[in-house]
Amino acid sequence: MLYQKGNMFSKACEYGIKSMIYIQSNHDDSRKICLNEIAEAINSPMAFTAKILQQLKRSGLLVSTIGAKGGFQIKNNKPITIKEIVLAIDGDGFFSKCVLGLKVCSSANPCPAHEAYKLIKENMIKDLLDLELDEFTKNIKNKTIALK
Amino acid sequence: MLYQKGNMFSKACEYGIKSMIYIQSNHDDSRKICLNEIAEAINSPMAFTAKILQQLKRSGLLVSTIGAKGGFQIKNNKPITIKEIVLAIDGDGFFSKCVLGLKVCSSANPCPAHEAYKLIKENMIKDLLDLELDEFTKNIKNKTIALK
DNA sequence: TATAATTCGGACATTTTTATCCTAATTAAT
DNA sequence: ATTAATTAGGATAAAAATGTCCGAATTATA
Ligand code: SF4
Ligand code: SF4
Repeated sequence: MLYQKGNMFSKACEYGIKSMIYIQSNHDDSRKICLNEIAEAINSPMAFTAKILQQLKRSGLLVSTIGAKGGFQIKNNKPITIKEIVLAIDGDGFFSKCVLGLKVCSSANPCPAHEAYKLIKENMIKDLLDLELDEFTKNIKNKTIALK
Repeated sequence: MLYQKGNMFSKACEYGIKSMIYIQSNHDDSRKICLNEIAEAINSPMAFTAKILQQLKRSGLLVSTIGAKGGFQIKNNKPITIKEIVLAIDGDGFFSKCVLGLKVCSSANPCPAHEAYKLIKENMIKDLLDLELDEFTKNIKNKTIALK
């Protein structure tokens, strides 16, 4: 093995996803959720996580309040999908690029993987990326998944 | 967008896949296929491609002969799958890691994506990664896909 | 035998991604 | 008013991935 890759999403994106799941899971109108708590909860480097939260803010998924007792909240408490987070952090490469890095393929001139891969991608989006954060919340509460 | 990611496989791996497709497509018992030709054909940096070919050799997918008229060939002319190339270059992260970077999931304690993702992954492997190189050869010959 | 074509590997350089540090601004609470 | 908790963002550092350079070894062929 030459390098250790094979991650569909960047580390930044994973932290983003986990942060959002954490924030959603711990939503409480009476308080904001602060960076420190988030980074601790998902076991991520704090300053790096800060950048990611800023990006999620810029993308309109989060809002924040500054100062003591400040922190982050999901904007308007709106349902958010994994896909929105991926787009905010990694951009649309995942959705637009050829997995194999090939060129000049289309439905008219398909590569052998074309039809199969199109379906795989559609399913991946439907069954994984279109999932909303709150679908993960109960699993966090059950402890059937963990963020760190 | 924070970074430009969203590649399932590393660049090295893409070059590896394309190199292998090229070598397979241009197989001819009377000659070897040299680095220069490969890098040109797939539009990849030559010295970098050299490293990748060495790795594919070490993994037992290629053989090479040194010196003038030397070059690379697929070991024993054996059919090779995309998966074998991915494993040789990127290791098994793609097959073993959680897409979302979560922990503690299992069939008994599944995350909301568990069943769906398991299926997606199985299909991805079956329909994309288990494809053999020679399935791509005809598409190269038809020019329905291109390596650069 | 000399030359050109080629693989092989080490060292180095660049770019991208990940991570840390530090200072300023803001706000709640004392 | 002061202090502590907090976001915000710039600068920098470290690590990983990608890419380049070079010299040594090997082999076909002129
Ligand atoms: S169909 Fe084939 S060539 Fe086209 S994007 Fe998918 S893997 Fe790449
Ligand atoms: S089932 Fe969920 S937690 Fe488990 S590997 Fe898949 S995405 Fe990750």
